[in-house]
Amino acid sequence: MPQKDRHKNRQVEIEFHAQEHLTDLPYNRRYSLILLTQGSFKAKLNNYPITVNFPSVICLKSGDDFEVLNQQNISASTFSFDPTFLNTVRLSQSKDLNVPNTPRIKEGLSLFENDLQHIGLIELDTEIYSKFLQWFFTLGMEVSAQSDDLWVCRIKQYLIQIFNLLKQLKDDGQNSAIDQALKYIHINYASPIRSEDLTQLTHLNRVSLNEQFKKRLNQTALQYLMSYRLNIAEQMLTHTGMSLNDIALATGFEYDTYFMKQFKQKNGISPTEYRNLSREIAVAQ
DNA sequence: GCACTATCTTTGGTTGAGCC
DNA sequence: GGCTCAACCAAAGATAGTGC
Repeated sequence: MPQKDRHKNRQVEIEFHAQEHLTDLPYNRRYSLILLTQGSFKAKLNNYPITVNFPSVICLKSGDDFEVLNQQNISASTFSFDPTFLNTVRLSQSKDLNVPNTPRIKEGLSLFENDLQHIGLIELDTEIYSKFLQWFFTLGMEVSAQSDDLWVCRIKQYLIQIFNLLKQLKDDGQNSAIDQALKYIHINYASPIRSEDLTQLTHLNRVSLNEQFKKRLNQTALQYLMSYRLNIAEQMLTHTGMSLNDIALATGFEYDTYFMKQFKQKNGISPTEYRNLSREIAVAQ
C-alpha cells in the first residue's frame, strides 16, 4: 500500500517491508531494492539461475519473472517504489499528474535493466553491507515516522546515495590499490577524507597514488573525490528540496560556503541557479 | 536564517633529485 | 622503472562578514 503523506495530504508511491519473505516479489507497478540480511537462496530471474548469498542487494521490477527455488534461514528488507517516484516535479506543476520530461534521478532505473552483463544481483562486502544496513534502517524509520514535511526529500536523498553506490559496485570489480581507494571514496565520501587516508589505505605515497589515479581516471585522488561529491550534490539539488547546508553536509563538505565555491567553480553557476535551471531544462525538453 | 563573497591559513599537487 | 623525499606554489579549507 502506498504511503499517505500526513504533512501534505498526498499519496507517496513507496513501501518499506522490514521482514521480506520473497513470496510476493516482484510487487505490481513497483521497483524493489531487496537487502538480504541473513541466509542464502537459489532463484530464477527471467529464466536465469542465480544464487544469492548474504550480504547482497537484488534489484527487481514489476514484470520480472522471479521464482525462489530454495532458501536457507533468509532474512531481508525491501524498499519498493513506483518509477514515477524518481521524477522531480516543480512546485508550480505539483498538481499536474502528467507532466512530461520531468527530471529523474540519474542512476535509478538503469540498475533494474536485466541483461547478460547484469542480472539484478549485486554482492556486497561487510564494509559496504554495514552502510546499506544503516541506509535501509533509516529508510524504514523515515517511512514509518514521517517526522516532518521533508521526509520524502530525505528518502530521495538516501535513494540517490544508494543508487550511486550500487552503480559503482556494478561497474567495478577489480582489487588494485586504486580500486581500494575508489571503494573507500564511494563509501565514505560523506565524511572528511584526507589524502593521508588514501595513502595509508593503498600503501602508496602521495605522488604514486596520484600518478595511478591520473593514469586510470585522468584526475588526482582528491579531484576525483571532489567531482564525485559534486555529482551527488547536483542530483540532490535537482531531486530534493534540501537546503544547501544540508546538501553540503550530506556530501562531505564541512562548510556550505566551501561547497558553493566548488560548485560554482565546476559549473559556472551557483547551486540555487543550477537547481532552478536543471528543472527548467528537463521540463522544456 | 539562508545564500553568497572576501580573506587568511592549511593542505595538497607538481617537479626535480636521488635511492633501490 | 618504480618509488621516496623535499621544496615551492596553487588550491582547498576555515572563518568572518554582507545582503536579502
